[in-house]
Amino acid sequence: MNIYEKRVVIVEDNTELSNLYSFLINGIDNYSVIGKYKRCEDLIKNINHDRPDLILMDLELPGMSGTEGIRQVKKKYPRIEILVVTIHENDDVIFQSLSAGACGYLSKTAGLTEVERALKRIETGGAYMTSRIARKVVESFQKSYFSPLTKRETEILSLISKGKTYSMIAVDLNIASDTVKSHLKNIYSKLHVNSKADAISLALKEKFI
Amino acid sequence: MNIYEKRVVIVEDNTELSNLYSFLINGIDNYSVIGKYKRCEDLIKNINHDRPDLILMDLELPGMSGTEGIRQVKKKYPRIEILVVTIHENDDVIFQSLSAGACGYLSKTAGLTEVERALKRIETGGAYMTSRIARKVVESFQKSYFSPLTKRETEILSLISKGKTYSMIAVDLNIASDTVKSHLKNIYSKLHVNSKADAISLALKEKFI
DNA sequence: TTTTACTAACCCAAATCGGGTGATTAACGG
DNA sequence: CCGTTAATCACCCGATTTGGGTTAGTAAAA
Repeated sequence: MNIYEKRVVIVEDNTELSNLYSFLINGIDNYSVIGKYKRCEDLIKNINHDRPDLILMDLELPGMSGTEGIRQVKKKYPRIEILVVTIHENDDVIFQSLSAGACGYLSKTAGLTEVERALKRIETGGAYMTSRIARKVVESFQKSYFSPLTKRETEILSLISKGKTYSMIAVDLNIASDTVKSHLKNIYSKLHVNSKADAISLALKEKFI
Repeated sequence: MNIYEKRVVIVEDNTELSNLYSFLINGIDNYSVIGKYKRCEDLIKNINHDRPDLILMDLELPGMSGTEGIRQVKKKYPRIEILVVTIHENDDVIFQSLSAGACGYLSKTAGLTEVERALKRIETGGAYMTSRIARKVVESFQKSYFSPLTKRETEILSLISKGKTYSMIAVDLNIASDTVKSHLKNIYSKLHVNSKADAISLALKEKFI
């Protein structure tokens, strides 16, 4: 193993899968598996010794959750790349692991070609995910096309969600603060709520803002 | 052209590029370019007649901005897919167009293979983007690894950003509202701000929450 | 053992918020 | 041409929230 080789650590509680990934990755040019663990705790315990460049991480693990593991690793070693392997395409899990610091999402059924492609993409500063996952990620940005709120109301609620007061918003939008209040009353009425907090959480849930 | 063919409309002010895309797309199985426009306004004017399944949209256009065009099209016709073509890999523009409703991002230098791959991905319910763009999108989810805020402070500021009052947060976290206030004071001090609004906007900008 | 994180209490004055009522203007659609 | 919606603004009221100050106990981590 030369010093330019990428050091890979696998965290996977299923021995067969772990061996399969190990076999696949060792077969790829310039990549070497230098550690295999069944738990995040063990990964973290040995991470200073292993000094991995990339971690292949299963999310369904006993003990510490995969996302918590990602968070802890990235907090201490931001430059280590983490590729998640999972059977789930559950939205919450995806966003949690991405926001925790993963830079890719691999299906457990991935073969050599896909693993190789993922590694190369990550190596060149990209992110890897299937186009189905990419679609989910993209959709998470998209606003609802059926908001009951007008443009101005959306604008104002959005500013409210940034913690601004009526008078601050009035200054921002060059209108009277009574006008802001008036919009808020309409917003509350349309959303059937009667407080900032309820309006914001409903609007966020329904992607009105 | 049979009825199963995907109807494509191109919005691109550069005639040469427009013709190139047209040529490429007409060469792909089951895709036909049925309209070419130089401005979003013209696209929208003829959209009822064209009934496109997919719009290839340049973002740098005279008149109405590309993102505004996407927004208007998706509001009236949510099922029309929109693939953005651009020279910019500017973060703001990417997120604006994705949040406006685009489902893919194509470089202006894309050749036949890439265009074909993008169309197929979109057809099967996926999203298409280069892995560099994907990386930017993924990074937009990630929190800062160097937040000055503690776990509790982050939690509280995040609830503040959802419009909750001290007393609501106190109930949520099972602590006294004076404790919430106490955390807020520490947050303000750490972030060198003295209001909710400033704390939230700084924390959002720096991805502390 | 010193620091940090989290917890909590008390005081105070200013600002904010939610609700009510009512009004004007412009624009869009049938 | 008339009704509706969107956006604007005003004034009243009382309760709540907020930001700032100060102090302090406990537990965990460095």
